[in-house]
Order: sequence, then C-alpha cells, then structure tokens
Amino acid sequence: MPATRSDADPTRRPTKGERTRSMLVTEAATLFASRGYDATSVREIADRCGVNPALINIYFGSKQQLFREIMTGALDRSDLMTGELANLGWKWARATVQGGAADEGRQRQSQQALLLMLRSATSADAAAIVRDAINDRVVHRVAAMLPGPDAEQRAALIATYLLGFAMMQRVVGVTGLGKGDPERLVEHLARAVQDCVDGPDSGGAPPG
Amino acid sequence: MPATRSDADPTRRPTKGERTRSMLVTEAATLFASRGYDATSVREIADRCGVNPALINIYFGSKQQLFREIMTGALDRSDLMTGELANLGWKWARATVQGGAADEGRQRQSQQALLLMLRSATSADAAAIVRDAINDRVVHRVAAMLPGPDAEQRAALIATYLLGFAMMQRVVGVTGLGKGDPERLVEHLARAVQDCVDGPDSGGAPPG
DNA sequence: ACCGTTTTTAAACGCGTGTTTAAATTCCTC
DNA sequence: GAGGAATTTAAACACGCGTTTAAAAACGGT
Repeated sequence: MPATRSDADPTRRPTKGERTRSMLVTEAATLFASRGYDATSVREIADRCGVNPALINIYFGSKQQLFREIMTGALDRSDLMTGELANLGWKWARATVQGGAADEGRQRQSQQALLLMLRSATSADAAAIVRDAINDRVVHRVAAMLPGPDAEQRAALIATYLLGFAMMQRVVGVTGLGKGDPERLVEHLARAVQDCVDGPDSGGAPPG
Repeated sequence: MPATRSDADPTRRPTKGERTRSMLVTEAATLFASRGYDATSVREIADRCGVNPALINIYFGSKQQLFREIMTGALDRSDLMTGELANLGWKWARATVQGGAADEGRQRQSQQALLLMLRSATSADAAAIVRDAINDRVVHRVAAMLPGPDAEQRAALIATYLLGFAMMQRVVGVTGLGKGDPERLVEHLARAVQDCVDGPDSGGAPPG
C-alpha cells in the first residue's frame, strides 16, 4: 500500500490541501471575530481565500464545526487567564478597557478569542459553542485561581463584568464608555473585579 | 366628505384594523423578547395572530419599523429608571439577579424592555435601534440622576454592569451565576453599582 | 509520460427570508 | 341592501443561505 501524502514526517512542507485548510481557518477566524457567526457566510470566507465554498464542508464538515475549531483554538492560544492573583482586577480591567480603543483592523491574537465569543454569543447556531467555551475554558479556569468559598460563583461574576463590559463597549456601542478619562473606567472596573477576587465578605452592606 | 372610520372619538371601541395591529404588536413583542430579532420571522408573528404576513408591512412598513415601535414603547412603559438614588445599587442589582430566576414564560412588563434589548443587541438589522435605545433612553436618564462629574461615564458603566450581567446570565448562559446564594451575587453587584453612583473618588487604589 | 490520489470546481438543491402585487373579502354607512 | 372604504388574502418575487453531487483539474511518485 502506497503511503498517502499526508502521512508521516511532521517536518515536511505542508500539503497544498493543508495550506488551503489553514488559510480557510485564518480568514474565517477574522470574519467571525469582526462580524459574528450569522453575518459571516461560507461564500464570503471562500471568496477571501479564492476557493470554492464547498471546500468548507469538505474540510470541516459544516460551518458550525469550522467555528468550533476556531473558537477552541483561539481560546487555547489566549493568555486571558495568566497573571498574578493580587492585581488581577487591575490587569484585566486595563486590558479590557484599552482593548476597546485599539484598532480592530488588526486583531491581536489574544483579542480574537474575546471577539469570537462576544460577537457570536447570541447567534442561534453558535450560542451553544460559545456558552461551553465561556463556562469550561474561562469561568472554570478563573475559579481554579480563586481562594475561598464559592469560587465558581465569583469567577462567573468576574467573567460577567469583563465580558459584559467588552460586549457593551464594542458590540452594542454604549457611547458613554468612550467619554472621560479611560483610567477612571479602569479603576471602577478593577474595584468591582477585585471585590470578587477578595471573596464574599469584603465589606459593604445594604442600606436600611 | 365622509369621515373615515378611524377619525374622531377616542373613546369608541377600537376598529378591527386597530385591534389586529395591536395584536401584531403584542405577539411580536413576546417573540422578539424571547427569541431576538433575527430568530423571529414575520411569518411566525402573523401565524400567532392568525393573519397574513403581508399585514406587517401594510401596518408597520417593515419588520424593522415594527421592532422599533415595540422597543420604544417598551422602554417608555418600563420602570427601570425610577427609585431613590441612595439604594439604587441594591435595588437594581436585586431586580436584575432575581429577574433571571423568574419564569420567562410570562414576561413582566418591565422585564420585556430588558429582554428586547439583550436578545437583539447583536442582530445586524436591530443593532442600531437597540444601541440608540440604550444610549438615549437608559444611559442618558441614569446620567441625569447622578451627581458629581463625569455622570455619563459612570451611568454608562452602571448600565454596562446591569445589562452585561443580565446578558451573560440569560442570553449567554454562564452557569456559575446560578450556583451559590443569589443574595451574595446581589451584594457584589450592588457594591459595583454603588461605587459608580458615589462618584469617581470613592476609594481603592491600584497595587504596587 | 503515465496513472492513481488529492484537490478543486461548477452547478444545483432545498429551504427560508422580507417584501410586493393585485385581487378578494369584510365591514360599516347611507 | 347597495356601494365605497377598510381590511385581509393568496401568490409570487427576488434574494441569500448552507449544503450536496458528480465531474474536472492539479498534483506527485514511479
């Protein structure tokens, strides 16, 4: 039996098919991140690569599976979860706030995972994929870093603050967030996040 | 000239056409609030009313204008903005957290405005309508209630916290938010909101 | 240069969408 | 009950979507 072309030798130059496949992933990731799942058509992805739309189904099975592969890969590559616990609030808050001001034309690698989640979170066909990604790859990992009881609840709230902020700022377009000193925004957001990091009994009480 | 049937006398029984129109608004509002703009088709709205889909274009001009009318009306009827400033944080936080636990089958009037915004915020055709509604009818009104400088920035952050939380909880489906004591969630969220109500210089500083 | 494998293509399928058109029906007044 | 306005309908239009099929083209080892 003659060896198929893609067998063996992981150091060889990628096959033509492999290069096309990888090109589809790259272009699709850019489009999904900037327009969302629904607003991105397989024809547009294929056009950008100069190939036939049918290739998407041949290489990935379906549009949904292509999205899942991209979402998973982007999160694996993301560095959203790294850093020290002490100044987690400020670090994340600053990254989130400043990320919104950055040019979205060239998406940074770490930003792509965030945009993929935000822009497709409410698409009927992609919602489940995004939800699982957030729960399994964001909330659970953050919870693992938090000391004290109810880590998962607090981690979920942290994710909610940061993802919610990013969504309102970039997807919905709340104008007020762009007014005034961004650093003050960072401070508010950071205090909210740090309040969750510190634990459930960090002060404050309902009035009356 | 014979008076048209819908002239004069505001106390008369609504015309058949008016009743149909109002029925379309009601059914469409329920569907938009529970499924979002894109996932709601004009045929489904019409079917629920037992009428022809063409009536939507005849009465409202287009699906988009129907949505705009519903969005505007729901916000006018909403009581999201009422209450005293002192315990604004706790009141809103509690309403938002507990609203998520409520049965969505029977949507409360005040909740419908929220759901309309959340579920259609990322739909291409409805995004602009939702964005304007949030900016003009939520953020600006909250800003008007806040004392001190940079009211609009802080109002935008408050809206972001509450809308972001509701979106992550109900639309995205972050599971961790449902674990543990909901009251603790309220306290965290309330502190974050109150921090924005109190103003930009309410304590806390970056580490290092 | 051959020949089987890999890769790509053109074309169509089936479905659903929002919208428009012109005709039919219902309603209410005179 | 006739007649005109108001209301509703059936049918089709034009478009875009993801996907499938079978055939053509490109490729690469022998």
